[in-house]
This record gives sequence, structure tokens and C-alpha cells, in this order.
Amino acid sequence: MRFEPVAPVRAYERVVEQIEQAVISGALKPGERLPSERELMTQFGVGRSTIREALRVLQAAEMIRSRPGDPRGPEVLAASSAALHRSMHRLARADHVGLAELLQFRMILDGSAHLLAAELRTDDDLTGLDTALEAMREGVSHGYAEFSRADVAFHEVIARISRNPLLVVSEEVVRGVVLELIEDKLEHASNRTSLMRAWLAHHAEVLAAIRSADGAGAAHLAKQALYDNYAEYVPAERRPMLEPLLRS
Amino acid sequence: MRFEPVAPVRAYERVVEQIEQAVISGALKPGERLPSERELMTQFGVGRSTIREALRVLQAAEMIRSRPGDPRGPEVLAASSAALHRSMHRLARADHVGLAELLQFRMILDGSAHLLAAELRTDDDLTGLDTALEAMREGVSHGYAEFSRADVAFHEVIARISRNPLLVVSEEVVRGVVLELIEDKLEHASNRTSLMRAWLAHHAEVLAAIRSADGAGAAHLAKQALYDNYAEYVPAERRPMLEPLLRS
DNA sequence: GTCGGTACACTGGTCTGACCAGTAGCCTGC
DNA sequence: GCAGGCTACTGGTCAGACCAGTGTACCGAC
Repeated sequence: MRFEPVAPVRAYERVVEQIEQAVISGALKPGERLPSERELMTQFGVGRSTIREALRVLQAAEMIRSRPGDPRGPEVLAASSAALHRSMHRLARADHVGLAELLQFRMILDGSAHLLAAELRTDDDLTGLDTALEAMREGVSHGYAEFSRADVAFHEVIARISRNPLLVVSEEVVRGVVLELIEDKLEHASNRTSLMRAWLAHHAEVLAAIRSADGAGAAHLAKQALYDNYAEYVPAERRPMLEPLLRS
Repeated sequence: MRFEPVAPVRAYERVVEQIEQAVISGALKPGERLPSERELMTQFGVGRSTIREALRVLQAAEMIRSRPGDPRGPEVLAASSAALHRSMHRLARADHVGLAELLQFRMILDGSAHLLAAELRTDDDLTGLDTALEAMREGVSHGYAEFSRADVAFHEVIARISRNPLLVVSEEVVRGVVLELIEDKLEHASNRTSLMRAWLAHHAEVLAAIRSADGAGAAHLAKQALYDNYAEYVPAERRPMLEPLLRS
């Protein structure tokens, strides 16, 4: 016979639980409103601070949103990946996760996204990629910021073709954190124009591979490009952990 | 010229931000303590309710934990996957992410982990895998629960060989969510003993591939096994999104 | 009749101050 | 040296108050 550790259940936790259950079970649908805090107070039989702490927790989980002054009360939100994004971001920022790990993970995600994109793309998707590539081409002459934005958009289109939100969110987070880690080193990168041209050529290659449904080729191009661009910032002794991915 | 939507910044959000920053930057390490609420109140120059709402948010994100009566104050926690697990689970429950997406993501992660394991494993790692496989073999006669535990342990060893916490945690979370989604269907699986034997044979194959440093082989075995075991629960029309991964 | 403004009744955000149950560590008394 | 109680704290909760802001219903000007 084994006993469970016992922890006192806070009042606000019970409130969270009940509201959460109502949302999950569908009794409360997105767009609907919760009663006002003062009303919830009497319904749950607790003080307003307790209600407020519960609402804060739900708000942090992106389940509800409350705006001051709105007489309709707090709004129930549709499930979104924002919370997933935040918690993954926190994880990726934790120590034990260095540039090497992030880059390795990104090579995995990006490679898989390209593979899937090449094999699952529809004609509409190809049109979208053409548009995104065109935007990048224009971006070259509009400065680095503009180009960079178009670059991100291109990657997002590819991730979206996989139609897997988990892949999209993970890639987005990892890309963001990688950039945060090396942005200072990127600041004074010289020769930006030739860099942009190289990127552009790479993306054109990728698009060609996707168009010809060459999954393995697209995946390899993506991983190789990441390695070529970022491996220099990874300590030399950690680079071997990236190389198996180039051979797959 | 474009304008950003403007939202008033709440006081508790600023508090969250500062404490979060201190944790992320490493100024506050896991195990260390925050000042008491009344102390934070004077440091931030806000009321206690504001402090408490901020702490609730941080607590919901698994960054801190506070126990009543502890004079040392709220404790800073190590980054954990609990919040990630929760948000992914919520997405899965809300139909934005179905079994197909989860399985696809898991095939990507598991495949990559096996690939890396085969190419980066040391002799110690092989010993660890031998031990884990032996435990599974014993588990067969000790009932399904025991076997299942040994199975999880085997996967964890493999994930750990990649030495990438992101991979380890993501895989763990996705595996957990997948199991939660189909546990009711798994409940009345007949023929458990032959199922366990099949699993055992599969793991032996995987181990052989890893031992002979056959990354592509190990990865393919892992992905194929996931597909064979879980694809039946995925609606037939969504299965094509999994298949490109088997060919890579 | 429509339209602009205004008043009002409400909202959430914040603060103050209070009480309680519980904890850690000291401080006895043995 | 140690068991037991004492105490000064902790977080959890409540009550009540004020404020800035919002949506709506009303109302007057046109």
C-alpha cells in the first residue's frame, strides 16, 4: 500500500478547474463571455482576489481575455498555439540548451518541413512559394530588414505546407531563439548584399526541388544551408553533433 | 507608415516581465528564493494583490512555486516540460492538433533521435541500451505495466544519447499526449503478450542498427514502427501526410 | 429621421488593511 | 543533547474602496 503526497488545494485552483472544464467540455465556446468578476465572486462564493488570481492563470494559458470596462465580461478565446509558443520558448532559452542544440533541432525541423513540403505541396502552395520568392528578390534592393522579413515569410510558407501546427510553432520558436543568441554577432556582418544574393540563390534551388517533388533534395538543401550559415558560431568541438544530419 | 495596436501595460505584467527576465538571464537560479510577497511589494512599489497576480502567472508557467508559511519565500524552479505538456495537450483537445499531426511530429523526432543515436553513440551508451533491452525482456513476464515502463525507459535512453534536451523533452511530451489521446482505445487491446513480443523484436532490431552505426536504418525502423502501431487510429484520409516520412 | 454627444452603470485594475492557518527556527526546560 | 513549545514570519483569503475606462441607452441638434 502506497500513499500519495497531499497538497492543500487552493481556492483559486478549484475555480480554475471548473472554468477550464467548462471550456474544454464545450459548455463555454470561444467568443462567449464569462460573468463579471463580481458575479463570479458570488457564484463561486469566494472573494474577488481569488477570482482574479484564477482569471490570471486562465489568461496566462490563453484561454480567456479580459478588458477593463467591457460590460460583457471576460471573453473565452479559441485555443491557439500562443501558449505552446511561450512554453517552448522558455524551454529553448533554458541553459543546457546552447546554440549547438538549437541548431541541431532546427536542422531536424527544417529538414522535415522541406521534405514534407516537397511531397505534399499543391499547386496553390507552389504559387505561394513563387510569390514569397519574388518578395525576397525585391527585398534585396530594399535593405536588409525588408529582405529578412521576406525570408521569414518564405520559411513560414514552407512550414505551413506541412499543415502541422506543431512543426510550425517549433520552427518559429527555434528560429527566434537562434537569432536572439547570435544577433550581436550578425550585427556587423559585412558584405550584406552578396549574402542576400547567396540566400536568394539558395531559396530558388529549394523551390526547384520542391516543385519537382524531390523531398530528399529539398531537405538536404535546407539542412546544408543552415549548417553553412550558422555552424561557424558553434564551438568547433560541438559541430560533430550536427554532421550526421547532413548525411541523412 | 504602419501603426501598432496599443494595449495598456498592466502593472502585474511588468512585475512578471522583470522576474522572468531575472530567471532567464540566470540572475536567479533554480533553488534560489524570491523575496516574500510583502518584500516584493515594497521593491516594486505596488500593492500585494498585484504581486500575487504576477506570482500566479509565473507559477502557472512552472517557473516558481510558493508554499504558505515558508519564511524563505517563493522558490525558483528549474525549467520543466510540464507547461509545454499542458499547452500541447490543450491544443490536442481543441482539435487544432489531431492524432495525425502528433504522430507525424513524433515520427520526425523519433526518427532523428534514432539517427543521431546510431551515429553518436559511445560504448557506454550501447551498454545502457543493452540494459534497457534486458529490462524489457524481463518485463514481458511481469505484466503490461512493467513492460511499458521498460519500453519508455528504452526510448529515453535513445533520446538522451542525442544529448539534445529539446529533442528529449519534445519527444517525451508528444509521446505523452499521443498516449493520452488513444489510451481508451488501447485499453482493450487483446493479445498483449504477442504484442509485447513483437515490440521486443523491434527494439532488438533497432539496437542492432544502432550498434552497427546504421543511422538511416535505425531511423527508418523507428518511423516504420510508429506508423505500424498507431496509423490505424489515424483517419485514413490523413495517413498520406505520414507516408513521406517513411520514404526518407 | 439620422447623427453626435453625453450620462450612467457597469467593467477590470489596483491599493489598503485585515485575519487565518501553517511553517521554520529558535529557545527553552529538562 | 534533545523534545517540545513559542514566535515571527509566510502565503491564502477576504472585504471594501477608488479609479480609469468602456458600451449602451438616451437625448438633443440638425
